[in-house]
Amino acid sequence: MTRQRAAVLSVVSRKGCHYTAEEIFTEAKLILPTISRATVYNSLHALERDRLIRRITAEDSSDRYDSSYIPHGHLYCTRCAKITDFELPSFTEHLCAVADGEIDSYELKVRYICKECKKMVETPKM
Amino acid sequence: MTRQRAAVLSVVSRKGCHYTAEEIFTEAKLILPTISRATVYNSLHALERDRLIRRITAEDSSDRYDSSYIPHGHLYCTRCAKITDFELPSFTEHLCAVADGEIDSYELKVRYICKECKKMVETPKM
DNA sequence: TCATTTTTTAGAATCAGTCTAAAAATATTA
DNA sequence: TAATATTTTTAGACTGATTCTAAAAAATGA
Repeated sequence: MTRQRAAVLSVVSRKGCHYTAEEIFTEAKLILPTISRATVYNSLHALERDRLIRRITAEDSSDRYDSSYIPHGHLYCTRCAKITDFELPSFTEHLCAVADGEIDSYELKVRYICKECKKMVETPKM
Repeated sequence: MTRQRAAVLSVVSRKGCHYTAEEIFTEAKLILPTISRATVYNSLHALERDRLIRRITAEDSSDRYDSSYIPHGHLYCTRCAKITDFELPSFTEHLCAVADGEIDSYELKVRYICKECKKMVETPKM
């Protein structure tokens, strides 16, 4: 665990955040001004390999990172792009039976329209 | 629904396949030799917008497409990269409560090592 | 038909992510 | 500690998936 990796981990670990690699790079530079983009990518891969963070994919272009590798769900608002974590009922056993193999981890992706966006879309006068 | 979109849809609809855009382009050219890459991307976006196909993201670089928009699970083997569909127990109601918003669709991504790969990895003599 | 709109095409452009090779840091061994 | 080996970092070039652009073609509709 180098200083660079620690910096990257500290950024990703911020509560409730799901940053892109570019955002992590920007934030990490505030901690270690000389850190390079390649090191951010290297660190993200190493941290993911070591199960300290998890890569997730939103519907847009770039990958994002989550501070927890523990299986959980993500709500993706299709209007404002906000990502929210939520706890999953544990169905590891059920999945093991379905998968007929060794489960590493899982994630439930839910596309939805969040409460705020739904409110905005509602047009009571029409 | 143009000829091009129909061709793209027919390729994506092949049973059990989870093609990349490039693979879809290759296959679509066998049906309509003059079809262009941009049209394949346009068509994929239009078909996804109209809920006829679903975009999924494996762990590797490029997006893939699934012939069904109906919520279901995907098993991603981390060794051989094979993707397998599986049915999900319906928890739409539970999700609606959790999400506090309007659910569009959902997908359960499971990272695992499939039976065949696990067999290969096992080294009984050690 | 004529005008309007949508779609397609080919190729250029973009952008996220990877690769490279040299420099720096770290670990190892004598 | 000095010498050596290994790992990591850095900057920038490179790659490859996807998007953009502008002109041509096709579809729509008055």
